Formats: sequence, C-alpha cells, structure tokens
Amino acid sequence: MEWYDKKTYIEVYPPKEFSFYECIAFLSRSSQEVLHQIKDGSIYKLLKIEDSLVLCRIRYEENAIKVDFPDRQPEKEGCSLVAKFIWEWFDLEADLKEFYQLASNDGILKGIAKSYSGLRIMCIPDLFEALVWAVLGQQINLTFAYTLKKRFVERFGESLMFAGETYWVFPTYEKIASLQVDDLRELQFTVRKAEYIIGIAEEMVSGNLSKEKLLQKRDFNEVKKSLVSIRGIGDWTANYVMMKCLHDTSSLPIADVGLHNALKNILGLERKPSIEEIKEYAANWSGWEAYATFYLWRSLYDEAI
DNA sequence: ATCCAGGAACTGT
DNA sequence: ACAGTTCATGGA
Repeated sequence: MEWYDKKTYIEVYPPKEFSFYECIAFLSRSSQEVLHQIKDGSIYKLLKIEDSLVLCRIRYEENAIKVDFPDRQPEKEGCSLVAKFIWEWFDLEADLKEFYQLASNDGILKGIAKSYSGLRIMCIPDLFEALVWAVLGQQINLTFAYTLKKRFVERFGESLMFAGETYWVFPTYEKIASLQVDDLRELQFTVRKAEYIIGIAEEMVSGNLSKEKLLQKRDFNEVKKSLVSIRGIGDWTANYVMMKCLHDTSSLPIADVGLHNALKNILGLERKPSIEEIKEYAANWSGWEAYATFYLWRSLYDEAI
C-alpha cells in the first residue's frame, strides 16, 4: 500500500551475515519504545539530520536495506548521513563470520548463534542517548527504564507528526544540560540518576566528552578509562556504551544481571554464575565478547514470551 | 509482602 | 586494591 509518493530512496547493502528479521525482532522487544515504530515489516524512525527532522521508513528487499522518506526527503548530503546512520545502527561493519566460527566451537554460544543467525548488535549511534539509556537502566527493571525513557523523550525531545502518528528524536545534550535536578525528579528519576544525566550532558556541552574524542583514543582501554572517570559511569555502563555505541565487539559488561541470568538458563545452573566462572566462559569469546553478550541477552526474550 | 532489577558512589579498611 | 553499605523505586 503506497500512501505517499515514493520519490527516491537509499539502498544500503549489508554483509551476508545479516538478518533484517532478527534485527526487527530485537527492536520489537518493548511496546513502550518511543524512538522507533515497527509496522508491516518496516521500521519507522525519525532522525535529526543537519538540523531538520527526517522521517525514515526502513525495509528490506532483494538483499538490500532500503530507506525512503514518507514526509520529506533530505538533500544529497543528508542522504549519506542517513546511510551512515543505518550502517552504524545495524552494526554492519562487524564481520560476523569470525564470531560464528568461534561460536560453532563454544558450548554456550553454539545454539544461540544458530538460532539468531544474522542478528547484529542493534546500536545506539548517538553517544548521549547511549549514556542516558545506560544510566536509566542502572539497578531498575527494564520495564520501568522504558517508562522513564518515554517520559524523558516526550518531555524534552522533538517530534514530528505524520499520518496521525507522532515520531520522536532523543533530547539533545544542550537541552538537558540546561535542566535542574528537579526537572527530572518530576519524571520520577531518582536524584542520583538526574544528577548523573545532567552531569553527562554538561560534559558533552563543554566538549570534554564526545564520541569523536573517544574514538580517537589509542585503544578501548583508554576509552574505558575516560568514560569511567565521569560520575555515574561505572564499569558496566562504560562497557555497555562501548558495545552499543562505539562498536567495540570485545567489550564485556561482566556484572550484567541479564548476562548472568542468560548463562544460568543456558547452562541449567541452580544459581547465577560467579564473575570468576563467567571469566572462564568468556576466555573462549576473545574479540567477540560483546556479540556473545548480545546473543545471550536475546535468548532471554524467548523465555519471556 | 518480599525480592530484585541490564549499578555506582561512598565509606572504611 | 578491596569489601561492605547506601541509594531508591517500580515490577513480578
């Protein structure tokens, strides 16, 4: 059903190890998600490109990810930024052949690597969004984390209405840096979370913290050091962000409760594994710890459904 | 009601 | 460096 004039569209060619279906399954994990919508096998996502809001419809046809623009189409440079976003969002740079090779010889990963074949880490290309989402998720259940995110986005983000639907983009760090703790308390953020998030926004406004600067570091150890030096960012958050935003396939949020639960399920353990035990399992995942973690997280949703 | 959640800072040793 | 404590609140 074409309910708008399809003008031009963008095509992005993913590597062979790619399943749009698996990626959509991951993106569908919460009904409270406000930063994209899934409808009829297409993803609708609003992006801010060169200061204007661009609604994208993303689908998969004939081995290509195709993006078109229901509302209005960006200029040429805008289109290449959209393509760049898609490339990052689906983590298309990673060469999963290596991961699958490794997984085929690993008792824990063997089954899930096959079950979710083609699933890629669904990234959060925007550093501020990745950091805020990680802080929101700290020590609360995911359902409530989504509630907080929804309130945050709908209070401070920008939106576009199209065909009766409202689409949102994540708030900018400039906007959040101008807030007081009480502005976030109203949304039921704890004082701690509010302080962390405003502090992170201020660091980004000052220019001390940026994705570009982080990616210029010598190695991911350096990246981690500078992330952890920021208040509110501990080991877990730093690893989460390196995995979801900075494309570090070897980051391992080893303290993650979801990871522990997934391992417990797959191994049929009575209790959650200890950190030491996880280190032993992970010794076999070298270079692909983030993918191992992501696939293990994915295995948790099947239980829930 | 009770336990825990995709932790981190703080405090004392 | 390391372990224990506090924070803080909705979900299941």
